[in-house]
Amino acid sequence: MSESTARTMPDDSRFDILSAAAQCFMERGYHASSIDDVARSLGSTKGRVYHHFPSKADLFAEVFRTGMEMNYTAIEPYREKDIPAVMRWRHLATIHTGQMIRTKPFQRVVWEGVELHLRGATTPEQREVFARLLQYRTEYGLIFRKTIEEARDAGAMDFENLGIAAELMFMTLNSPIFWYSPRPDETEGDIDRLVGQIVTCAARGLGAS
Amino acid sequence: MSESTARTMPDDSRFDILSAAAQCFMERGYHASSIDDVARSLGSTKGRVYHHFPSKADLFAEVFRTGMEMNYTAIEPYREKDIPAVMRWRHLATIHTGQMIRTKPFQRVVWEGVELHLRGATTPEQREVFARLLQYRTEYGLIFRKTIEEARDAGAMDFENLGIAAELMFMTLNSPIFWYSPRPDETEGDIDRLVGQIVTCAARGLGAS
DNA sequence: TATGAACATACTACTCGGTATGTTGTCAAC
DNA sequence: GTTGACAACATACCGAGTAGTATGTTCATA
Repeated sequence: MSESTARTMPDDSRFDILSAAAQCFMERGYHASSIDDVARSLGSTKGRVYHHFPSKADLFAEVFRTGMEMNYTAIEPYREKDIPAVMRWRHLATIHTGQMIRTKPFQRVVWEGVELHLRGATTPEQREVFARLLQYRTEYGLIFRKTIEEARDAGAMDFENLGIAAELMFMTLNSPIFWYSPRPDETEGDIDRLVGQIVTCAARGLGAS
Repeated sequence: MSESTARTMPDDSRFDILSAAAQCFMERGYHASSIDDVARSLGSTKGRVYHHFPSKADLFAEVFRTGMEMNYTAIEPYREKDIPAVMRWRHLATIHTGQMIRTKPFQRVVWEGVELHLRGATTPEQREVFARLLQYRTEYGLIFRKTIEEARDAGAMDFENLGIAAELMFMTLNSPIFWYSPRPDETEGDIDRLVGQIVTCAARGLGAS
């Protein structure tokens, strides 16, 4: 596969659309983003987008799924690691927060997807697609939830209500999707330190010793 | 002012519109909410809304301002209280979190207002209005920010970066606007306990002793 | 009775999701 | 090397929804 042909591969074109859509949805939100906006940011027209995705909702859903898949892939090596739950949580949380920063446009779409679903997305047919994606995300959340539960049972964490604790924890870890923006001279080390502060804050909130 | 006339007072009618708008904006978001939606939820028509508010953006801005004013009024008694900063913070945080729960629709609009501004609201004229509201909110945030700074200087809190710490703190305290929903048999005591958990989590995150 | 506030009704202009159709380049078969 | 077929778009268009306006209507009050 040569360089030149790779540029015109359909899968690459598809991913370019997904990235542009993620950027648009992040910047303007779902409803305020038009397909024309996405196409324009690609230097293309609607025809290209609708050639690869049947509808705006499907495009959004695919960005959502892609974001979630990135997260699953990233935490995979640490999911079942045989170490104390607190330490496992710290690994998972660190990876997760890094994802929020490094793939922010996609993660922002995941967030908005949850919001849209909790309201009432669109057609009943679309709702089914969304429900499956939300399940996908719920399962992801359960990984973290079970880990902090295990840590509490082991006496390494201390909180009152598991559901609330998990909610607050995710809120903290996810927060960079709202306020983080990359700086020109920023290094990977800077990001790692930022992640460290966030994870430490969340750990304290969970009563980690 | 009798009961019957009070119902038809313009100020009351205006506030009814604001409340309905807050509810709609919370449920569907700004762009997905139409003026007709707001009017329909009032059992009225567009004419009523446009008689009191010049545009959709102005209506949204007024909901924003009302929400912020509620917060300022609520924390006022504790702003300058002559007690240790940590304790003052705990009071402020408790009031603030209570506001998030009890006036959720308005607070959700405040949140979306910040988001819309960070993107690029509408006309340059509207942007000026928004900028002033955002300043209003920034000043509110500074009250908390200065308090935790004072607490850290007094050795009662411990965190690395002030800006990040404030960001994470607000994220935790504000979070109920996303996941809280009232239960039928819920008492004021239940809400107070919920607030307590949230504030405790935030306090720990800030390294409060 | 007349005047204006507080709406309701009817209408316009415009955006945007979606579709139908046209165009271009590539590649395989003959 | 010509042709047919198909992928990957671009272009043109339609219909629905919606912000905003212009005008009509009611009703209290001066």
